[in-house]
Amino acid sequence: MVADRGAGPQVPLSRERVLRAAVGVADAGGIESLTMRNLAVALGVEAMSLYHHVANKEAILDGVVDVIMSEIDEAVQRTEAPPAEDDWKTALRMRILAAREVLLRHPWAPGVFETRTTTSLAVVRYLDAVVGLLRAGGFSYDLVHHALHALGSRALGFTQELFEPDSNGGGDGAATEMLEQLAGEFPYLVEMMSEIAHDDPDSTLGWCDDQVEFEFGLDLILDGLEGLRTG
Amino acid sequence: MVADRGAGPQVPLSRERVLRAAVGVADAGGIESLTMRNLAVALGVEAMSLYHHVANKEAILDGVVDVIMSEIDEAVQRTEAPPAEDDWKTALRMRILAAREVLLRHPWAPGVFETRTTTSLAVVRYLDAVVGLLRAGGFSYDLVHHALHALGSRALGFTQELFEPDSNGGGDGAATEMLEQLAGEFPYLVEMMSEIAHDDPDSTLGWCDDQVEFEFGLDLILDGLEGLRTG
DNA sequence: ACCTGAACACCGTTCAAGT
DNA sequence: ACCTGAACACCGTTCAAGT
Repeated sequence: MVADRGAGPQVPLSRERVLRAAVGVADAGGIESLTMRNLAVALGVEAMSLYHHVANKEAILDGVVDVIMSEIDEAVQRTEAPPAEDDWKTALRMRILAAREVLLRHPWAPGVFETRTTTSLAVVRYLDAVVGLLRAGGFSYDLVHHALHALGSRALGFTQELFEPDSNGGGDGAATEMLEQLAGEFPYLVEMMSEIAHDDPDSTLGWCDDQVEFEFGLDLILDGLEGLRTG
Repeated sequence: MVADRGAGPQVPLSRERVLRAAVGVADAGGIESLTMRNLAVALGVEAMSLYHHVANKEAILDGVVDVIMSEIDEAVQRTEAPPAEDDWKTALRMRILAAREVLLRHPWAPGVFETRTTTSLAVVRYLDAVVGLLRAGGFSYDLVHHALHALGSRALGFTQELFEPDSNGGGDGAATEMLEQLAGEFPYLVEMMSEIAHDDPDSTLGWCDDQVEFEFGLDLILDGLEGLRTG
């Protein structure tokens, strides 16, 4: 993320370098820190120099998606999944979880994916591979199509949760007290949380393992699709 | 959306009026048109006057979520769903589809929901009702918890698609030609699209009915949950 | 050809001043 | 008390000028 500070025009600027630096800036300071001026200083250059290699900021965000997608492609490549002909479910599951691992390293990336209006060719390529995988698994094109919609962003390893990734693992007394106050207004949620915390004494309030929950939802969909495929 | 142009301080400003106007501005011009200055002119007032009724723009976005949620609550109220004790699936399904109808009237709203870091109390209230509904349907709290995560934003009626809502219903020759060019790089997707278009000659390329696909994914999850409930 | 500095048209927001 | 105008610190971006 520090990039070649002071390196100046030693290594000439390029679209490639700009995009990689953009990913680095977002990784280090979050997506709101990715401004043209910020990106320029990370590259040891003036903000206006960027415009010689990318059309504008939108183009940078488009390019950033491509960088992340190529990282996902590499991760998928390293995966030792069974051929889809033998076990489409495991093959797809491993692909999606590999993609998810990459996105967990770039937590700001899903938000950027969502803002892109024209879908990146790299994403289309990824989905084409998913379609091929499902076809090899014996799906009709009609069911493949439904499957893509049912998976939505889950095909790339992320979902939109309605609660933030509540890293309130502390389970301190203040939170518990607040919970009791809230019990009047949200009786079911509070009871649910207390019962789950009781079942799993290790996690007092940090009762949401995102990975476990992601896989639960994913398997629910994959199992449902398998039922429709064979049914 | 025009609001009381020129009404000036006739009707005094209030948090309520500010938030309702904000929804109107976003409905009319998209979320990027919702700026403090724009909102002010819609209210016939100076931009700085807004700060007497809301802390800042973040507070406006928080409030906008509450306005949308109350609209959803009203829509849910009008729904004639069966009691969850009799048929939890239909009850939840109708609730979610009612929420979705509201969000379809405010297409920018899901994007705002996603940016809120602290979850709105109105959303929590909504989810509490969902939990109560599932409990009445015979779910264990453990399964309810999994269900909330599996549904994610689908509980509120929206999903993140990887393709934009491709309103390219025209099916004009240019698109078809481009498709053939793309067939080399995306063989499976292109074959899928052409086969589906063939199955359903009415929709040449506008082969994605978002509502149908949303319900397909929703039912896949709801059916899966029903299996786990009774299994 | 690539990079730069100053400038422009926007943001959200602060502050002191009006009534 | 509520509203205002000018100003500030940021954006992305244009343009003419440097090398």
